[in-house]
Amino acid sequence: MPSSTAFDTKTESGVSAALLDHESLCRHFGRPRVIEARTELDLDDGDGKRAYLLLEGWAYTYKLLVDGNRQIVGFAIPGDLIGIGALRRRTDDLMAATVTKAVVRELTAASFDVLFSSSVEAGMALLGALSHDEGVTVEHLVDIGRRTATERVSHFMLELHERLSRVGLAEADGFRCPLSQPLVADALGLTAIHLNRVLRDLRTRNLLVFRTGAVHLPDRRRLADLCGYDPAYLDPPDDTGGVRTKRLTDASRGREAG
Amino acid sequence: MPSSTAFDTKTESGVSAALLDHESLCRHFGRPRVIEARTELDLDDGDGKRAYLLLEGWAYTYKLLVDGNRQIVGFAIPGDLIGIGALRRRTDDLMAATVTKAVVRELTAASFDVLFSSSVEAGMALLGALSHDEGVTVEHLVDIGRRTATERVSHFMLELHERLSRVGLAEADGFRCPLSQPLVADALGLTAIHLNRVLRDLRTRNLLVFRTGAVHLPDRRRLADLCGYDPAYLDPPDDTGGVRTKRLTDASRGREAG
DNA sequence: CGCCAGGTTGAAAATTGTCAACACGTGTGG
DNA sequence: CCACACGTGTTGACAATTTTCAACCTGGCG
Repeated sequence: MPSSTAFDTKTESGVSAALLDHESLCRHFGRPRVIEARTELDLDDGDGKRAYLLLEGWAYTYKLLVDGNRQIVGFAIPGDLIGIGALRRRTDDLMAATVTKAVVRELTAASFDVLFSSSVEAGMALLGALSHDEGVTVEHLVDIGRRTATERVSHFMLELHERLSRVGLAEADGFRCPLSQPLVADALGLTAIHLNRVLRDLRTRNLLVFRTGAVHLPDRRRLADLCGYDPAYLDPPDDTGGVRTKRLTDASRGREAG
Repeated sequence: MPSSTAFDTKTESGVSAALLDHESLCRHFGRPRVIEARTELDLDDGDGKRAYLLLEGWAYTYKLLVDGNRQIVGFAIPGDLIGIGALRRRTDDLMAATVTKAVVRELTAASFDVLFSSSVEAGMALLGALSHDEGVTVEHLVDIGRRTATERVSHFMLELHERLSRVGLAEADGFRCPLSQPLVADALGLTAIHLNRVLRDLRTRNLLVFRTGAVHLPDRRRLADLCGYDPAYLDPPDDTGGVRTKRLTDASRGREAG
């Protein structure tokens, strides 16, 4: 088994924790710890909040509703920080759990403060991670709020592909994916049943093949068209100089187009 | 008209920018500027990103979809920072606009960096604002993802009430609200028409009366029951000694309870 | 006055959820 | 070894929610 390939790659491409140097990692984070699949990650053990750096495996953050349903807020892949946002919110019922067996390093609230204060760079790195997180969450919000089920699923998978690519965990035409249909459904605000139908449809049209363990994307281009996918919201690892759109000086959209 | 009452109150209760001292505000933020109702706030003028501190009035952030629809990401009320999250994301098509006439102070990306680096406290304040923002966005996500239209509307209004209360802009049984139905609909992922019907229903049941200019909440308690509202995700202004809720020590709901 | 955005309502259509059932693979205990 | 439970994936039929289309009313404003 490769022990930390994924994370090393991540360190180079630099999205979340990548901006933290090795020393910071060793000094402020707990030692790597193996967590079984399908187990809770404690973000708040009554004593204090904590976050996790995910080195290997998949995890997710979620919220429970009174009726027993849950909404998955986001999936974490190697290199992601889990729960940094909630770290500084006193009361927050955010929860997290692993999907697969995983390797994590813990970051307590106290350590976070120390790390944050230790240098401007460290502070910026943490801020950057939080900012990145928010960007993903916002796009997720748009996904759920204003897209049809088919668009949602497509968009979601393209986004996942993009993120995985950045850490070297995807091929050009797909990626290994341990998510079950119920998990994806809870993330996208759909029933597992309805998701299943949407997946069948996409499979039939040969746009996206989701089978247990892997996702195959025969034609990303066509899929992106279908759902209006635009990867811009994900930070490019470095800089590319921005192409700007900027129409619509007016408040609302649509009307008075001509 | 009171000129800065709202913001002063906010400064005391302290949610977003409140953690910044007066001097930081003067040194790093632009001078107060009046913006007309229904006008764009430029988060990115090709030259660089910028954020805004909202002193008076209402505004919102949103994203445009290819089909011309939009998803409102969140509403900003006096004291809120607009666009801090996007400040550090190179390509991000987040946009913002005012609802009412508003007073803002600009914060350029450069000033942000300077301010952030100026002291640990300032850095923490900005991080806190971002963290708070993310919390609100996450709750918004849950709202849209796993609640019925009626629940969404109720939950949204209770949340708004809570936020406004913290800055002294709400009464116990309601608040002044300049939002139009189309705006609320775009925030909640509903059609304006369907929202209208939901509002009628809530009005009939005397749970929530939304009329242009104001929202009346005759029975917050009953409304909260209806939608499973729990204000915990909003940071208590200062510290109240946490009445932490913390049930659910267990993993996911149901399985392996023992 | 006429325009326009917002609010309101009805009726029909589309999307999505619920209920019920069955197939499959895995792991456990008899 | 087999029976059985369990989570996942799958499908059909039906019900509920939400959208679409099409009006009409209202008040502000040039």
